[in-house]
Amino acid sequence: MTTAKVRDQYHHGDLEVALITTARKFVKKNGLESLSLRQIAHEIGVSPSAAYHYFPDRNSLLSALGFSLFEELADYQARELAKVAGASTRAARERFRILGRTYFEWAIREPHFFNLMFSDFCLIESSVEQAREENRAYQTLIHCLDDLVETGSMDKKLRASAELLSWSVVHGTTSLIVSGHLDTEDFERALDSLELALGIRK
Amino acid sequence: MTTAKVRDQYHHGDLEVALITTARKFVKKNGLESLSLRQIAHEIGVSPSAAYHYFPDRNSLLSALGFSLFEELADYQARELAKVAGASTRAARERFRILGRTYFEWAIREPHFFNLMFSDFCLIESSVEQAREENRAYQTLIHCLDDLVETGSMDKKLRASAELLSWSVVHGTTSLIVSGHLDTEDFERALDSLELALGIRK
DNA sequence: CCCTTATCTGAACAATGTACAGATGATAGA
DNA sequence: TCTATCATCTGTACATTGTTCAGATAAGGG
Repeated sequence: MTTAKVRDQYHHGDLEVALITTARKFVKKNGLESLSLRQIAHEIGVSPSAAYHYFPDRNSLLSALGFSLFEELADYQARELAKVAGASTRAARERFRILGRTYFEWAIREPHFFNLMFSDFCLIESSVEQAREENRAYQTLIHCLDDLVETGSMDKKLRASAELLSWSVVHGTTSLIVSGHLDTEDFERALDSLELALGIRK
Repeated sequence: MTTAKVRDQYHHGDLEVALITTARKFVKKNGLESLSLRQIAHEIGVSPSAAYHYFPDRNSLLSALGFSLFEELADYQARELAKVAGASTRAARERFRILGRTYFEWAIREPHFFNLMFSDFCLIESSVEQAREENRAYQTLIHCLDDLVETGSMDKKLRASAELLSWSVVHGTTSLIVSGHLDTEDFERALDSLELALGIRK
């Protein structure tokens, strides 16, 4: 409906993003299993073959969608983090928790998105280091932990692999909760005990 | 070939397990996306509709396979754990690490299995508590941590949610490594830092 | 030996992903 | 402004898929 002006034309105008946007809508509702290229094309008002001008196959569309969801998540996290500025201990702690909570809440709100993002379709092909550098949340986490060490509110001995530990706990609990192996409230419990173990909280 | 004697008969004999076994073979090789009921039936030497006498649909077969893989993993872990007996600190530490390592190695060796186990097809429908009680590895983890507290080699303060933290770290790193977000060697690093944070290692 | 019941077949249907030849129209050069 | 080129999209076609259902087959109890 939003593209009604262009819909009737022979050339859609921005079919590539329309494909991803529509795919997003379908995955959001029914997950990836039921996603159909033909349904997407029909919804947009375009022939099924049109998609093949932008994506070699169905999997590529799902990949593109998946990677765009990583961007979406990072944007959401950045927006929430922007609410807490400063490098004080209190701010750093707050940012640390927000980083985890936004990750978790995003996954709970859209479990189908989360599943796609960590499915076969979104395997990281680049080097892990490169992926980490492009990962805005990871960079924020590093700064966050550095702040906590500098303000003396975290054990220096644990700093070396604190980001690895934190990321794993947040992703691990989230994944286990989404798949039904843990309860929703276990996430805050895990965050608490992570902070305790890292010496961030007494 | 192994069932050649029965293959030619009208009645297969044990079609239900044959379906799961063959599905296992296909998923192992190509993942869940490409799994086809018809291919499975053809491989077994049976008509495509025959499967519907045992599973209402394709998803149910995948579910059954997925849950059987949890059993397989638990068996593997039990076998490895059996090699280290006793409740000494040293033994408890060893068991703690084996628990994590077997989980990780299983996933690395068969990433397609791991993906299926934590996909939409294997959502836990029962209560989380019940699932935890039936989870042999989880029970072992609890005993393991209890031993570590009793022998005085772990901070009591951290005991309360140590199993939640441990499970999350192990599952989290595994999941992130399988999906390419972390390097393989990050797993041991994470285990080290987990033991450090829990006070198991100095 | 028959009859019930579980098990499997065969044909059919709609939907899917994908390939390819051709239609369409935007755009740059004359 | 006309025209030729090129990206973009259509239409048709094909193999494959999941699923349904009426009927064939055989196993086992009376």
